Amino acid sequence: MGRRRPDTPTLEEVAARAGVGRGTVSRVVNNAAGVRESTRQAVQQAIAELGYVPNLAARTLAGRRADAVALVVTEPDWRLFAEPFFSEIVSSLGDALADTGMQLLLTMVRSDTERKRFLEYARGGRVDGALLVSVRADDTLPDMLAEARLPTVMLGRRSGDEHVSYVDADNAGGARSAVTHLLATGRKAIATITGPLDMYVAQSRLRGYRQGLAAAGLSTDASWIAEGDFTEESGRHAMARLLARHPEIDAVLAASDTTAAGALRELRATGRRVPEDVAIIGFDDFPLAEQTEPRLTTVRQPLAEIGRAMVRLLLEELEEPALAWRHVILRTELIRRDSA
Amino acid sequence: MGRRRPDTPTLEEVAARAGVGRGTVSRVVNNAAGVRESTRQAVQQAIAELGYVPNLAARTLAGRRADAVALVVTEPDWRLFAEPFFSEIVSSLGDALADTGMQLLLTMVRSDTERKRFLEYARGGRVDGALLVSVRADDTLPDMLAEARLPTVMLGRRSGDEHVSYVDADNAGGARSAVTHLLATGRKAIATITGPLDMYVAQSRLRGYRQGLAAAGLSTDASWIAEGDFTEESGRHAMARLLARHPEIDAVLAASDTTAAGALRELRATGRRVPEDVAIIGFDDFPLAEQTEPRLTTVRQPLAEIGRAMVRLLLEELEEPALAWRHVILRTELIRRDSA
DNA sequence: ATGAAAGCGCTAACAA
DNA sequence: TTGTTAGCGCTTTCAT
Repeated sequence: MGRRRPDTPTLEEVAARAGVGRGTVSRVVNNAAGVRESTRQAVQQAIAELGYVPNLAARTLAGRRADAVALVVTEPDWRLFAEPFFSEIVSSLGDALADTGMQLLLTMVRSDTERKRFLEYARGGRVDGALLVSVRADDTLPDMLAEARLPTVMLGRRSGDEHVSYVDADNAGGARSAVTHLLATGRKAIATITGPLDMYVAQSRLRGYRQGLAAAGLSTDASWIAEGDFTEESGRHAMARLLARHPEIDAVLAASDTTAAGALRELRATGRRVPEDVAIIGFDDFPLAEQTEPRLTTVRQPLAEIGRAMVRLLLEELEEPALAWRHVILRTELIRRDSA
Repeated sequence: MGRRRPDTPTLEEVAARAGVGRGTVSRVVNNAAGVRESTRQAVQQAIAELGYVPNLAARTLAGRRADAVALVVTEPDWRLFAEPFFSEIVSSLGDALADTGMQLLLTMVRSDTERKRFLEYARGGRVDGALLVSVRADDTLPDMLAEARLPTVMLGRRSGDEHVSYVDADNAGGARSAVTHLLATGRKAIATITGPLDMYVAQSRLRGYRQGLAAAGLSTDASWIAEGDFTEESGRHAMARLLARHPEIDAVLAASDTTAAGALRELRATGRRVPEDVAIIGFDDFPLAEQTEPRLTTVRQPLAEIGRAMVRLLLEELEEPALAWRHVILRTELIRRDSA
């Protein structure tokens, strides 16, 4: 099997050529202070002449960081990765990491084999930290990474008492404000289509819906709630169920933008006018993506902000020993693109 | 900045605890032959008790491989990554790599900074090889990697005389067979919508279209050719242009499935019946994805096969010094899902 | 400001 | 079969 990297010049050879010691070359390479300008020049020339490239394994071994962080997508159905939501997040993490000098390594964990392989990789010290997205409620990967003392930050939490560090949007607050907005504009019969209720994010949004109604002194009836799974298909079906139960519905809070699109389609198919008859609000996961449906009022989650916050948290954990978990909840924003 | 991995037990400590030499522990960890069963047991127990995890940097430095390969997406507009085509390819590469024990690291190269960072990473020896997708014709990254003697395999080629190793589909052959099929079923006025003609893949498909016509003794007129960019939007516009020039069109060869969908939509919008009036054939880049449009005859590219071939090539280059470039052209398949 | 030297944790070649 | 040893290429004190 094995294969060795060919004829790569080493730091020592550079030192010899430049007529200096290894330490000096090291200082120049890492542009540390305390090197006379003329010396630096000489070393840099030697580096250029030899085409020297530092060996990262040696550097890591010698005690410094791996200068890389892993973005782990624990999604068994990798096709779901082909959603604007993901590319948006990946992109924003890349931006946020851009000037830290770290490599962003995207790794997919679809199976137990891959999970094991990644754990070895991470515990083996090849990354300085891990960013996790799409973590399921029963996934223990975050705990294992945390136990290995690897700085770890999740997008979203697995439950109400999550301990591992995470960044989340204020889902309950967003849903609450959406309902409040709907009530303020005169809507009276507000239903909701949730995400899969074994996911904390879906539970939170449902809770916000309930809070919004409760704040107006309204009671919550289970018949106004239909569970979906974030897909458009499920949005249509859920909408159909709700209409069958309550033809008088005049507003719907959907679990996501995609779900909202499904609901909207179903409404139109049944002859309702949107948003005149029925107002729809969904969570906008991918603000930059084009919409096939006309924009309605939306609870916007600041994805770019989320990416930035995740990186910030990770860097913090990198600096100081992780004495505590850090959590950041980002405010959502109600965007009116259309009179609802 | 710096941060050290805490209290990680080393191979030496394991050896001490198991009462054996370091070499023996190394053999057990890499399950090499030549270790008495009882010894192996003892070592493994010590490993378990100490929670030992091998330091990958040290392993790499000591001469073995990095046990990781990079999948590089050189796509400035990262949103394009949110296409079934990509997730399909990534997934298939992951599968193909599954039992090699290597980590697949997805890295995005959107800017010069990222390109530079990745180059350092790769030349630094942190990956054993690189797989490149969506490489533009004028991108020199493949050459730089090759010069660094890093095994490199591309999906597709940049030009007709590509030298760096690649795996490609037989685009010309596929287009040719599509045209031949159309002619055989009685179509006479066959137009084509191409991809961006500064991409070799688009050129190849156009060439195949011409060859198919030429084989039947038909001449090719530029007015039957409209350039698109693989998107649905461009498919619609191109179709509109073609219809304006040649209302008698009875068949279209589109550059991709997405383009075909656009053309189809435009045709329907203008009242044509598809596929009765007009037959459409596109290249199917993502056979598993759901289609919004009813399936028509398609030139199918075996994406899973392409992934497997890329990994195979990479492994070959890993084994032996790369004395030569290796190229694999995979046959496409004409799939009739609907009478055209 | 700079050189010398001591590891970092592992693999592999060589003894025993 | 197993222990010992010599590096892999770099960072980082510690002298100078």
